[in-house]
Amino acid sequence: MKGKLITRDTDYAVRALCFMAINEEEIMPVDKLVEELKIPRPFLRKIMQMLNKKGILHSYKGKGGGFALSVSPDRIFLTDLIEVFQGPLKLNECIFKKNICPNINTCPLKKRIDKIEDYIKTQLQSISLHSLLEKNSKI
Amino acid sequence: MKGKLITRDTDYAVRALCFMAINEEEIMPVDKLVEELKIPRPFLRKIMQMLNKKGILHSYKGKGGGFALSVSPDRIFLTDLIEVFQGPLKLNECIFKKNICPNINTCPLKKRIDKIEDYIKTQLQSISLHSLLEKNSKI
DNA sequence: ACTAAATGATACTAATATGGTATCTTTTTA
DNA sequence: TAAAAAGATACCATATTAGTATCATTTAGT
Ligand code: FES
Ligand code: FES
Repeated sequence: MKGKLITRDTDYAVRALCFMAINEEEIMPVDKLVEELKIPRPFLRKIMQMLNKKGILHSYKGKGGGFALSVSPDRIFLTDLIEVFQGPLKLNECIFKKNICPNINTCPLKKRIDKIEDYIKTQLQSISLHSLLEKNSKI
Repeated sequence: MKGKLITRDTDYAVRALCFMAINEEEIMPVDKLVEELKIPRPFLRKIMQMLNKKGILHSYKGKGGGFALSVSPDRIFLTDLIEVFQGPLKLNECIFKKNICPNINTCPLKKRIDKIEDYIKTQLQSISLHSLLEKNSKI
């Protein structure tokens, strides 16, 4: 199975944000992250811009500029990052496509898949950036 | 999020097998399934051939031929079908790719994602074709 | 034996998603 | 006013998913 719960951009975002959380130098330019984390620069730039747009980072333009966390690491959750890069977590949408499926309300499969999805959401919601740093000082 | 737990071929397989389980006419030609389920014929043929290869169906060649379940519906599970069409269920493989990630053993994120994956597997393992038919006489 | 109706095998194509580049503009500080 | 940053966008490459097309083989019935 190739379908991933967490794609590359989300992954990179986690790593970048973790690094920033550990190294509290306030303003972090992309180039420094690139150097430390070996993530392709243009890709990481796109990612950081996205996180800025979504309010997780704040950006400072011009010389000496860069990015800083605008949310505390214990308030950034994996679901948030997944939503930013992968859209709302939805692993099934009526397994028998809507137009074909007449019994979406009674279908026991739908119910069970929904239950699985709920569990996943709850779990991902409970994983904060902060909780990832605890025993993990260096990524 | 576009990543699906269940892809189209698995989905079609579920529907075809359900239909066959309900209509116990022993030998079911693909054309009949196509007619009933509105699945693209060449695609469904590929799917049925796959299920045959994997031992879930038995095929009868030649005129009057078709497919029949070779396993009882209460012994066919969603995981089985997912494995046939999507390979082994694996939703994360070291979130920070193996070559970059030094701490796969201690990483709390890995542990938590693994736990989620285990839960999903257990749940999907518990969904049998039979259990999908119970209140669901017509797909 | 012949034909029609079925599957087996396999190669090809199209659409979409993912991962990543390239380029040019704007802002800021020294 | 030049260097160092981010902003904005358009583009490209690869992989996966979804589906088609074709031809060969097997079998039942006449
Ligand atoms: S048949 Fe549509 S949700 Fe199950
Ligand atoms: S850092 Fe590799 S599994 Fe978490």
